[in-house]
Amino acid sequence: MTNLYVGNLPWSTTEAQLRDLFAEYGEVSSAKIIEDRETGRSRGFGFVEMENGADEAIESLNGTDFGGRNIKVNVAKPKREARF
DNA sequence: GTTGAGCGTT
Repeated sequence: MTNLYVGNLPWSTTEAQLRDLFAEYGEVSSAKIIEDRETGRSRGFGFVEMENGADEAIESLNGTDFGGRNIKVNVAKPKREARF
């Protein structure tokens, strides 16, 4: 399983769109759109967990037009756990 | 009725 970071997304992008977008290159385990915790508004980026084909998805989707924006796809860093 | 670099609060 590979965690993917997806940035430069339109503010109207949903998790279903991300999952469907990456599902054509591999098996998407989960997709999540990150939004501001305080305001609740979309931050414009998200994360996608893929079982396989993550590299193809990166090579194919990184820098491509999505919803009118050039999205950025890369391997995500480890998510930080709960703050002390 | 907003904003634009970038890495997520189960």
